[in-house]
Amino acid sequence: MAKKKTPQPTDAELAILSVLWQKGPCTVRVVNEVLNEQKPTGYTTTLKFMQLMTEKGLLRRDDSPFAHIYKPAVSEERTQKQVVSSIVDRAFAGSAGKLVMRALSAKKISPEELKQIRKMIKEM
Amino acid sequence: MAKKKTPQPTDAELAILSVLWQKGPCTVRVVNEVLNEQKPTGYTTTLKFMQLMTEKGLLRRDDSPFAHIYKPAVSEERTQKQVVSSIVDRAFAGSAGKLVMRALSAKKISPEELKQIRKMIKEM
DNA sequence: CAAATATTACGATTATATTCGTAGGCGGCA
DNA sequence: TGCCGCCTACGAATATAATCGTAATATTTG
Repeated sequence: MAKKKTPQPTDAELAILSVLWQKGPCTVRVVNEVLNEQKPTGYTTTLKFMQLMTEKGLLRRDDSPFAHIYKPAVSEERTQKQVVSSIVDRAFAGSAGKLVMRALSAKKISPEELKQIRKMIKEM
Repeated sequence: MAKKKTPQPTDAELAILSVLWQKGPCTVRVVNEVLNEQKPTGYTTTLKFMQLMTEKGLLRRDDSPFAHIYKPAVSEERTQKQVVSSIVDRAFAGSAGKLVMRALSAKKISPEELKQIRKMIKEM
């Protein structure tokens, strides 16, 4: 019996996971409201995604009295690593170092984070 | 007259661009052969993509005697920055620092690259 | 030149991702 | 109790990405 591994989330799915990682377990309504801050999305659209994601094993559902509560079934860390890996392979010829350097030059990074990063490197 | 900006390449398109960035201008045949090292892909599939990409402005085509020669119309740097940006927004809540740290812990990075990275940070 | 081979153009198909409408269920409340 | 608002289930429409077959065109070679 093979352990079915959870698939790589799509963009829309990642958006939903982000909300749940950020805010903890939520109802569809809440997730939808957050998504709407970025991009108008119909309530049933969000609902549908969350149902599919539950089937795929990306979310867990708590069947509570009034409205279902959903929470991530995959960790932020694991998922982000997956995402990074796939991007490194697809766009950076397998070199994570190249990606890091691109990221450093593409976006502003706070001094605090820079400090953390430097520390991480020192420890390697 | 608006300058149409080139769209974000899809995964398959990125694979093709990577080959061209790596090897310089190539024929469809050559690109297809390289792609096949990773994943079986029909010749006409690759051809079709490269035609579409030319229309979209991602590739430039040199109409040479025997077989057309294609080359990237977008730079590796610009495209990688685009990719990084979009991933940071979609999966890292806008924080490039988080992405960098994930990348550092997700994949092995050569000592040389680490050195370069450290240097980059020092200069910021 | 003519047959064999390679290359291109194009349309169609399949797969996957995204979006939404509508129907039905359930609790609260006038 | 019966209507109202909120929720879920489900099917279907639309959009986008990826794949390939076939026919037309060009090139090489015997």
